[in-house]
Amino acid sequence: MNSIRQLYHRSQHILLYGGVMALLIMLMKWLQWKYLITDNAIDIYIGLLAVTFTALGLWLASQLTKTKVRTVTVEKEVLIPQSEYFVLNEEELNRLELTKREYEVLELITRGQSNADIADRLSLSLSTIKTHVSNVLLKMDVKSRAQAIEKAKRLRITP
Amino acid sequence: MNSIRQLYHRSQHILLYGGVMALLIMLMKWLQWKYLITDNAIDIYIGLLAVTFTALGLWLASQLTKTKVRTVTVEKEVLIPQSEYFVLNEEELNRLELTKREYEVLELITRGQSNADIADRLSLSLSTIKTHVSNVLLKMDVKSRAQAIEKAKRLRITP
DNA sequence: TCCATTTCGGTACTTAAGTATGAATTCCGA
DNA sequence: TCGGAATTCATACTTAAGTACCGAAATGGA
Repeated sequence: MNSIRQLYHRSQHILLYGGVMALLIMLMKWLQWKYLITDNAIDIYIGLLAVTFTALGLWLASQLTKTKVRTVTVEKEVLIPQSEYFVLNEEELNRLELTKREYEVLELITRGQSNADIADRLSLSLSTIKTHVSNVLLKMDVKSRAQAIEKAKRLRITP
Repeated sequence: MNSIRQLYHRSQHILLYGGVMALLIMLMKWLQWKYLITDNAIDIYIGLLAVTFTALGLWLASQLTKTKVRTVTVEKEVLIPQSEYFVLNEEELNRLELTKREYEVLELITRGQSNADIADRLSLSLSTIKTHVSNVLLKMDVKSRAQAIEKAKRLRITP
């Protein structure tokens, strides 16, 4: 439907051009016999013709191509798997004021690891992990590791 | 820097056009005296001139404007809030073969609610909730509610 | 070097989570 | 309407989680 409308517009230009060209030729033929054309003025006449029709050609071309000169913005929505989509929300993370260790512990918590698992992973004692976990829960203002997981994922401070 | 290079290219075209135009005019002047031009053939000559230089104008215009005719594709990255982005993974959910109640309980678990909270919400006894939770953990093949939350969110069977 | 913060670890305790088992009731499809 | 599955609830138990309080060691800037 769009291409048909374009074709119509272009046909309009071509018809218009044909009319203008015919008029110009008639005008020049009339001028030829009435005033300008003598044997030694033929060069000027040819030059005039060339410039005129070149200008006409340029104008026609600009009319034909001006619809092509545009910026086409394509919005490309990319579906990315959730795991690869993670973008750290640093603002929220900084607000919690967690220490390095506490954040490490939080990351393991959100992976569903138990305190014993975390102790093994970080080669620390269970009581140390308990201390860290307790501090994390305090700073995150939650009452259980389950809430911590939910909040961490909701605020995107953990993958 | 880019605009300078463009200007250079356009100047090249214009110079080239000037040369071609000069050659054509010389050719036509030569033809004029040697063969074609008689008094009654002047119309044909004018028409030929018009068509030729119009074509030349069209070509020149196309050369000048062809760099403008392009499609600019802009990839727009859209940040989608996680909560609105949730799409239930029915396949994985069906694989678990959870009952209605069990799925209800799982949803509340993934919101960080304790067993007591869930019991209140669903107006059931704590022991009933414990039973449901235990069955959910069994069917999900995890050992704690924390792992259940992590797995549910990873498999996208819960918002 | 000094000092605040972080890190680590312990004990003791309370509470929540999770398991195992049994049983009564309700629901729903054949 | 019959029977298996689902739902509900209870008791008893084990284990993990979480809290409170303590102190020592390491770290890292001013």
